Amino acid sequence: MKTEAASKFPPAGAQVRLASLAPLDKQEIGLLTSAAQNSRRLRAHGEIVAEGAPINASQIILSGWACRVRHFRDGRRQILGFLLPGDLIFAPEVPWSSPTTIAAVSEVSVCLAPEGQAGGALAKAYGTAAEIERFYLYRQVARLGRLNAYERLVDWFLEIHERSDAAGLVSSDRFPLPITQEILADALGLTSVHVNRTLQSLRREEVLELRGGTARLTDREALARAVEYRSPTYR
Amino acid sequence: MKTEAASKFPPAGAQVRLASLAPLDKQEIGLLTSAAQNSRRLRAHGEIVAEGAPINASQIILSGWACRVRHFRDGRRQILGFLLPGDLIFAPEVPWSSPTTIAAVSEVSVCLAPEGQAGGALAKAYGTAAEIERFYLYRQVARLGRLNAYERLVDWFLEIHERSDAAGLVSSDRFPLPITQEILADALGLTSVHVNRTLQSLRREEVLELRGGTARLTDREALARAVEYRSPTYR
DNA sequence: CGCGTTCTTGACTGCTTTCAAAGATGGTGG
DNA sequence: CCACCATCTTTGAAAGCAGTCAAGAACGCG
Repeated sequence: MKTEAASKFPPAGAQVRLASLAPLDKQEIGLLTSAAQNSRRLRAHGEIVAEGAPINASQIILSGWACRVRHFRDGRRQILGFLLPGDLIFAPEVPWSSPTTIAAVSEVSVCLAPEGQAGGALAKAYGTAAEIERFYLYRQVARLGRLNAYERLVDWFLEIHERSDAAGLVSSDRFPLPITQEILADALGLTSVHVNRTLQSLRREEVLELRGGTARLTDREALARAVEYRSPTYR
Repeated sequence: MKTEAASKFPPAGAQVRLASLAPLDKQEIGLLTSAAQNSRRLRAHGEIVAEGAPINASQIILSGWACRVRHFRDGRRQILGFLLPGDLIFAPEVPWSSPTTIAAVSEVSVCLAPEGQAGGALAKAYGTAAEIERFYLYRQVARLGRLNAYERLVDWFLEIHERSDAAGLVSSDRFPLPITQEILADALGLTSVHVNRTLQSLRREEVLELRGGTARLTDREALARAVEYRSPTYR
């Protein structure tokens, strides 16, 4: 409910990301900026959308990381995907309830997504964002189904680098990683113990630098080749 | 390119499924029927959409099974999801190319999806189908990430029963299963050997009947409880 | 009836999990 | 400034689920 979010906007975050998807005009940027004035802040672990709750309006992640997650009775849980600044929680076109819980992973601020008028750049940015989200969801399936622990980590880091970059969060090749190894494990279908061991081997091989919540990939080219990483096609 | 598909329509298949999603009127059913007149037939393994190819128009699976699949250079492949009769291949709202290959699993016939006019039941059926597809995609992630082989099979069979039922393909509790164990393995992130062994234990426990490409689940209630199976919420 | 594909089976390997406990780390209050 | 606590990371040993390799049986089709 505060204005703080707006001041955090440029040069990193949601606006950078959305502007990268379509050439927004001044008015559209104004809409985004004023929507951000009225943001909601959640602490880590806070619930943004409950499973089964109706979603009447689209929302934008302004800062922080959120995730879609499914919980099992026995305590297992699977993170279906992460939401980074500039990502949207889309309201469905037909009345529908959220198929999953959406929760804050780090401290998060969100706001309502201003309506883009049909044919406008904002609407185009939203549409493109939706396609990209689907692309990453397919990637997540392939990751879990066919890659081993080592490859999953590499593939995931490449994706996160790419997405952080789109949000202007990468600086001198480093990007923030506001999650614990346990959360990463829940996203990659592994145990935190095994994530820990695999991260260590990545560091030992000097493929990854990781300290104090900041990450850096040493040689993305080589890694991308190793796991056949593909970027979503923009066109 | 033939009319045969139309004759295969009622009472099973695409039309049944779409009509289950919204109360289609006579005219809309007419549109579907005539669209089906002009269908394309593919043999098993035929490519319906190539990865990276533009998708200019939506298509409907009329009969048979298709799948979204990603191939790796080393021969591994992951099936991201199956497309059953009545499922759609959606053209994106913004110009975009297909993020994955879509291939026929069994012999398949597809046709162009007639445009539903905004606000009409057909458009609503499409929108609902899109939401349901997303729901199943999330399910697939959770399945691969957090269920063991036994649970994956059970969860998958429950989904396929549900979807076959929506297409009117279930009769006296039995439904067709036009795929090999190897394809199932590629969908569930397992090896065909392990799928085979797990199927055997399902049969041994009399949870599943499976012969001649037809399946039957003995006690869906109990199975659904065991894997916390949830249906997409229709509302 | 013959051949290619699919299904089964066995033995062995190994990646990942499980269980437990010992270090770090960071924030908080005295 | 430091003790203290909760959270997170790291390590070790042992067990288990799923993969690999190889070969034989069964099935379906022409």
